[in-house]
Amino acid sequence: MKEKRQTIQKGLVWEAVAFADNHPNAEQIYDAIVLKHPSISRATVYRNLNMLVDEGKVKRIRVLGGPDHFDKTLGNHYHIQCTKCKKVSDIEVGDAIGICVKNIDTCGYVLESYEIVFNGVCPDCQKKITADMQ
Amino acid sequence: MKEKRQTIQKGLVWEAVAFADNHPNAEQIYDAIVLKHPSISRATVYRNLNMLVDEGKVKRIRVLGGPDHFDKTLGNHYHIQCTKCKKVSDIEVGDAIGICVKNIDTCGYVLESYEIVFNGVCPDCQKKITADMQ
DNA sequence: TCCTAAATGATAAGTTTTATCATTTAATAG
DNA sequence: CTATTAAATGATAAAACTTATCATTTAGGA
Repeated sequence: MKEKRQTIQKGLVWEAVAFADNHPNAEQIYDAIVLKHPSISRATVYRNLNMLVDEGKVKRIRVLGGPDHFDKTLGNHYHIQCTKCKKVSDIEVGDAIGICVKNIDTCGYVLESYEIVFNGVCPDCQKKITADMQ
Repeated sequence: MKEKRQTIQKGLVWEAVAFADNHPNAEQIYDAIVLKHPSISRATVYRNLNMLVDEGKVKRIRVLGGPDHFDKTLGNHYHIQCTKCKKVSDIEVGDAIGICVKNIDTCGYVLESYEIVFNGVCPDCQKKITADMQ
């Protein structure tokens, strides 16, 4: 019962996340797969990403005001998004924030989770800005 | 030059945020205004909210996977959203997190901002859950 | 009161994602 | 090695939120 079938599409979606050097969004994953498997549907990409997230095989990165990105690295870590090119990168935070969060007053709420979304300008875009100025 | 006109619609949008006891989203603001001013357009509500945010008269609260909410309280503070009813409330965090953030390794990015989105279950929804269980 | 550009209202369209449904297909049973 | 059947797919519509477009209205100064 409750059979989960292994399809080639699901394999392709997982590979696209696992072998990406960045943290792609659904559209970028679709673009990568459609080159080798032109019949794949966007709906299938979204469906399989949701399945893989539910199964814990892929991590969803939510950002503010843009599409979700997906990450092969499963452990708890943080991300920063470039405000220029929208690229998402890993960021080193340590466990200081987790400790801070333990001490907040939740005003009667039962705290379930929190997400921190950092924004900044990536090295590539800094270079572009410097080049454009001269 | 560059005249900014005071319209009744802009006044109504500001009032709807300023006199709300919660942190309403654009749709809730529209719903509140349309009762007294039925001809107002949703586009006008969105436009004026953007203007008021740009002018610093209203604060935008971004949440993950849902519409923006708006806040009359301008100072830097944090919010928690109920995962059941989607209500947004203020939360007391202190300045501990700000201090933590100063020490992170941004991996080459120039850090511009960060937002922390807390999620939990509000007191009202906790009561409902307890009531449903018995 | 007149002028004019800013603001409005109606609506189309953009963006991201999910829902629907007929068709295909993976995996199991025979 | 088929036949079966429900899960998965592909195509597409639609939902949710927000912005863009544009003809019309209007605020506020001349």
